[in-house]
Amino acid sequence: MKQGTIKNFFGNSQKKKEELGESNLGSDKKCATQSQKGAETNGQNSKESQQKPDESKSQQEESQLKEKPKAQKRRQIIDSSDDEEVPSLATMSISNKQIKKVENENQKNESSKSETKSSTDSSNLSKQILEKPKNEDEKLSQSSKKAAEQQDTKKKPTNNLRKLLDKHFDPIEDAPFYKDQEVLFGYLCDGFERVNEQEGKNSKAIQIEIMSKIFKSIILLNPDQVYEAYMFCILKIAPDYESNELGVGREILQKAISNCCGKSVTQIRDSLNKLGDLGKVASEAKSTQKNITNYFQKQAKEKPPITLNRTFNDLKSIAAASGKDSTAERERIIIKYMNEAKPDEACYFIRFLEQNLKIGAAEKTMQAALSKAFFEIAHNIKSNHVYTEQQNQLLEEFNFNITRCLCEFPNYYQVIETLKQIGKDISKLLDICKITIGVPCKPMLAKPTKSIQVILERFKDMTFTCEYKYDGLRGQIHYDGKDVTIFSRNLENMTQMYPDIVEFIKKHVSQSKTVKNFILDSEIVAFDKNTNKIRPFQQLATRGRVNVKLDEIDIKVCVFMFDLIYINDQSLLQTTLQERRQKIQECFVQEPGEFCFAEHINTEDVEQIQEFLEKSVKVGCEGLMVKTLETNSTYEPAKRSFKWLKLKKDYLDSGLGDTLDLVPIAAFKGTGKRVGLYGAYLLACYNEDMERYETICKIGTGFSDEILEACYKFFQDKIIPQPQSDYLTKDFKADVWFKPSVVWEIKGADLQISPVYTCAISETNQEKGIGLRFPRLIRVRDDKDPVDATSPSFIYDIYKQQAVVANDFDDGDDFY
DNA sequence: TCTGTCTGCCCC
DNA sequence: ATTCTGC
DNA sequence: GCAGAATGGGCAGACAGA
Repeated sequence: MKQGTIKNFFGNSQKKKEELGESNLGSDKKCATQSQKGAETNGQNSKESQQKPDESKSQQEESQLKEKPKAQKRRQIIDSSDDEEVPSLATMSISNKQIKKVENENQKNESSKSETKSSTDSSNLSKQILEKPKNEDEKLSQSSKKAAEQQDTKKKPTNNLRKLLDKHFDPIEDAPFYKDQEVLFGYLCDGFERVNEQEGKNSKAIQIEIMSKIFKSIILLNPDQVYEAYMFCILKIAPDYESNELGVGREILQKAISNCCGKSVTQIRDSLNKLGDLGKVASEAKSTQKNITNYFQKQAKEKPPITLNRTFNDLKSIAAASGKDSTAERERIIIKYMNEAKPDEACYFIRFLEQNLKIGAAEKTMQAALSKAFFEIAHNIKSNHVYTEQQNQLLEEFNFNITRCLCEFPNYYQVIETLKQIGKDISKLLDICKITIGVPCKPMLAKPTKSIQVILERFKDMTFTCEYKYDGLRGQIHYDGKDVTIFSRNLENMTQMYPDIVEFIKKHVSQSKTVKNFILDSEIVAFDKNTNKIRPFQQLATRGRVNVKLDEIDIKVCVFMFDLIYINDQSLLQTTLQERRQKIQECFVQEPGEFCFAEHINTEDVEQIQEFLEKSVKVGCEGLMVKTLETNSTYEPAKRSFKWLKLKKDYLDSGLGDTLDLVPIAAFKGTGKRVGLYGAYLLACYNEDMERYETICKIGTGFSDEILEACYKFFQDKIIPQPQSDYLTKDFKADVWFKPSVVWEIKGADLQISPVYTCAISETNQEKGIGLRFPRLIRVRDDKDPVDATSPSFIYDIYKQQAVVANDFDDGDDFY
């Protein structure tokens, strides 16, 4: 059976109705009556669909006239392509819904929200439709048809869960909904469940295949909702730069779940410790609860299945809640949703709120699946098709382009809309979805490197450069000739945090005749202009985040520019670092203490690098960034996301390093794959003079699976009911406390003043102790007793020796 | 108005 | 942020 | 080597409740 163009689709849909009815009757006798009903209603719909082409063509023309903005956008796209040759999804989809999509997001939300509301309040509409006698087929009026479109999601029998794994899966036939009907959220959940089952070789490919099938169904049946579906899969409700926080964390979720299933929060916690994940807790609560409450509910009325639209809108409402009682409002939405959801649906709703799908597939996999879906539709390839060499290559190109666009221009909505338009011609995607001032580009990241030798090997036969790695906040600074926007590493708009930088740029660049606009990549660092020294990261972090006033800034910053990715309407993404660096130096003038080029040297000499590394640490940096200059040095976040290397002092295996010997005195139960074990431990140093243990950090990384389990077992007979009287803590809550029993060797990057830990508290200022930044386990030490652990005074000495702290002491300005 | 708790595709 | 693991 | 999933410290901001 063919698919992939609209003609084929409608051709299919004619055949489909009979086949579907038959197969369902045959396959599942239990549901015979239901299936029959389903099949019949099906028939209605298919007939409708058949009629649609004529009708909706005119509708389409009409609304295209109405909808100027979108029409324009589309024209841009289509203008540059030859409409005839490339069958685009736009021409494929005859649905008037697609045009409806033009409404802006807010409007759309409002309307669909109210739709969902009315539908959940009473299932009258769907009942009506379900109970409609079949002889009314032909009489279906315009209005009830509309209603069917909006609400009727029930008709298609949904007991085809395994179809997603079926070799002969058909994205149209095997989706649990019909053309133009609401996408059922359960369909996505089924997909997640199947994805989660995959392991072993080829599992990634199968995961991608499964999700691509779902995306194909949605693209073909209800293209409006591809965006929502994809966004759900990557756990977002809006692009990153439109900061849309959910405001729901573990505590609220636990409360909501307990409220929903009539258990105490303590019971929920127990359940969480047993199951390892709140999603599972919710789904288990649902399925056990079913026996009692749901039974009667079912008798009373068949609940309409939950749609993707409703799910997504609920999530948006949760994020939108603010002000007084917003927490209660969020809770209310969650509880209501959970009450109506099936176990799987509740599970994934909760997991979305936890921002973790836990199915072994995350954004990269989802994106590959989306690419595959669009590719197969554009190229008319069936699911599970074994690709030819050439098809493989084409898919790779497809995927590469999509990845690249999503990195340069992470406006998911527009990328998906554009994909619908361009069909096969993937090269057109980058014409539209390209780096744009005002839209953050995903930043290049660096990979930790253990030694200079490793760097030399990695970059042999290439020229490379070393830069200081400043300890500050990443800042991607956009200037469009008028406004300045600053984005964080995670593409969050942080402009409000830096009015001083905004002012500086406006002031200096407006005078420049050579710079019209730009995007530059930098590290923003707390800086003391008087002493010309870098200040600790911790001080930078005390800056306000929103609505910072110029005259209230007490922590001054310096911008250290290290890359330029766009200048004067021209993208530099494809140029070499050498060229980009040259451009920076041409275009920008340094202003000491405010706006500087990142310190760098170009050398391949080990000793010089070593020296440079030490110098960087001495002035308060974290270490070095090492980057190729010519070969393979373009700014391409898409190709390899960790093309740069970072070299920090604490990475180095050589030398004694600054490791600490610490004693685990408490632990926290693990979640996810660490369920049943301890996920993290509380560590303390030993104060010989005072004969007490002083806390310094928790630790949860550096354990191999084996060691993690061994540690759990080791501590089973070391558990004590209360913290010992010689444990100095600040009202610290832990799941279990231990006798001091063992010493662990711990590495960290920095020591810093801590509001919660007590290490060296009597030597600091009696209120705040010292904490360890980036702690990780190196090894278990059998040769030391707990009382031999590192002492607080030793730790305090190291703390004082740290460059940035010393800088501050020099200044006589004891910040804390 | 003050204080404590929770949250963050937080920032690192 | 760091680290480990499966592929 | 990548992608995913465990986990760290500590800050401001938002909100709930006293």
